[in-house]
Order: sequence, then C-alpha cells, then structure tokens
Amino acid sequence: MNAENIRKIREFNRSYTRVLKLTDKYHLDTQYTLLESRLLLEIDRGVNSANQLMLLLHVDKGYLSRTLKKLKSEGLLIEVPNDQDKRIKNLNLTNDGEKVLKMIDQRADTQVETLFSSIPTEELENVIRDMQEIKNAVKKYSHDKEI
Amino acid sequence: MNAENIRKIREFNRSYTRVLKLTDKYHLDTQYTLLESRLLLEIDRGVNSANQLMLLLHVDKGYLSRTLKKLKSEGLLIEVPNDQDKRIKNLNLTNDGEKVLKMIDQRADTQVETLFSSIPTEELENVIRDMQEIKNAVKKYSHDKEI
DNA sequence: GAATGTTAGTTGACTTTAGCAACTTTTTTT
DNA sequence: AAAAAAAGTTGCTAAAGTCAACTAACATTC
Repeated sequence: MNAENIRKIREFNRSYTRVLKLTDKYHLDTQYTLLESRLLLEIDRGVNSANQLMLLLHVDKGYLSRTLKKLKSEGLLIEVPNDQDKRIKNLNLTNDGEKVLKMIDQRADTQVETLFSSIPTEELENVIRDMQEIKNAVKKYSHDKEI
Repeated sequence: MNAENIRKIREFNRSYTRVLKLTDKYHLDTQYTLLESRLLLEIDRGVNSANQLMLLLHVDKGYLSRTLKKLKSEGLLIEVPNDQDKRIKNLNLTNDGEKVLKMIDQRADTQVETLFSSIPTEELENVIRDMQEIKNAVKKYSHDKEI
C-alpha cells in the first residue's frame, strides 16, 4: 500500500477516535463503565459465559470475574448452572439488568443522534452508506474472525 | 433522525472500535503508552507546553505533569525556559525522542497496512474515499471545535 | 479407569492509570 | 499594592487492569 493511503487511513482513525470518545461520554452520566455496559449488551445478545465474554472483549479473566461479580451483586445478572458442563456458569440479565441496558442504549442513541443530526439528510445518507461499505470491506478481507 | 440510521451508525462504531483497538496494539510492542506516544507526536508538531497538551488531550494536569517528567527522565524530552512567561516550561523532543517517535510512527503504519492491505486496490480506493467523506461531514457540521 | 493435562472461573497481590485538591511561582487584573 | 488567575508540581486516593496461584470439572491417553 502506498504511503499516502496509509496516511489517509491513519488520519481518519484519529478523527474517528474523537467521535467515538464523544459517543462514549454518555457513560459518564451513568454509573456504569464501558465494560459493564458492553457486558450487559453481549449477555443480552446471548454471549453468556465468562469465557465467551473474555474471548470477545479481550479482557483479563480475573478482572472479568470481578466485574461480573459486581453486576451480580447489583442484581443486574444472575448465574444459571450449566447442566452440560458444570464448570460453566451461564449468565442472564435480570429484569433490572434489562432495564439498565435499555437505559444505557437509549442514551447511546441520543448521543449518536446529537452528533450526527446536524448533518443534512442527503449527506447523512452518504455517510451511512460509506460506513457500511467500510465495515463490509474490512470484514470481508479481514482474517480476524471477530471484526 | 430515524432509528434505523442510528442503529447503522452505532453498528459501524462498534465494528470500527475493534479496528482501532487492533491498530493500537502496536503500543503493546513498544514500551510506550498511548498517551506517551501522543505527547511525543504533539510536541513534535509544536504543541509544546503542558497546558496546551492538557487542553488538547483532555488529561488531568497532575497526571500529565508526571507523565512528562517520566519522558524527561528517559531523555526523550527537554525543558526549555520560556523567557516571555516564566511559569511556562516549553518542551522539545531530544534526538532520542525523535527516534522513538519515528519508530512508533512506523509501527503504526505497519499495523494499518497489515489490516487494510488485504482489501483489493479498487475497493480500498472506495474505502479511503468513504473515510474522507465521513471525516469531512462530521467535521463540517460539528460544533465541537476539536474534531 | 487412574494419571495427566486442559478448561472455566475465582482470588490475592500488585501495578498502572487517572482524578482531585493543596500548594508554589509567576503573571494579570483591579 | 493587593487580589485573582494561570502554569505546573506534589501528595493522596480510587479505579482499572494484570499476573499468577488456586479449585473444580472435564477431556485425553495409556
């Protein structure tokens, strides 16, 4: 790849890092960290064992264990024994956990809306098309299974 | 903005967060943190007082002071007295500091290249065009001065 | 089928990262 | 000249993250 392309990609990365930081600011208005929010989200989606979460989110298993413990102690998660494999503790959101996830999700929506709503409709449609193209290209040619 | 657009933007954000995490991995192969690398970069660009760096990078000034102290102790930075205002300590990269910055920069290039080089030329050109369009749109309509 | 190795998760000890407030020195304001 | 503000340092603390040792359950292999 030529140097100019690398430069442009890195410039985009820098600029978009700032956007992502702004969209993450809503976490400051909640009592939950980014990791906690992400855990609730992924568990809701069905990624429901500590080991799966560890592999997906690349967090230390010790730290993960403690973080999950905290969420359990707050009543957002419950452990469900896994009958096939008793080493595994399956995780589920409680009703409270679902409520919290919904709240966090709405704030994230609001934050994204705030950041992008000033872009006029047609231009926004282009931006969204661009995003999908980037996402697909990166996904398609990536050897990293998780992207 | 409609819910579908918000969903798409958030999906892109999630997927691109993973890309950025991968491009940040080179920091693990160096002895420098993201903040340290960024400080070297910005000082090289001429942002050369702790206060300016604090405003640009939004870091606590106490933490910044200590981080700069560390870089000075490692011989990557030197303090130059500011004759106009003796409260200010201007910062400059030493030769070693420049070398380290160059090394970090090359690793970042390599990482980006690794991630994107598998995308075929034409598709890559589209991706880069998309990135510029997104960057410009966000910048143009953003009220945040720093984006 | 007992020994060995591996996997899931927990815990203790520790380091790094970060934030806050008090403080010194210098400059600016009134 | 006094008061306020700005630049930077330091002490104290908390949160975030890492690492290794450990238990219990499961898998392998001989």
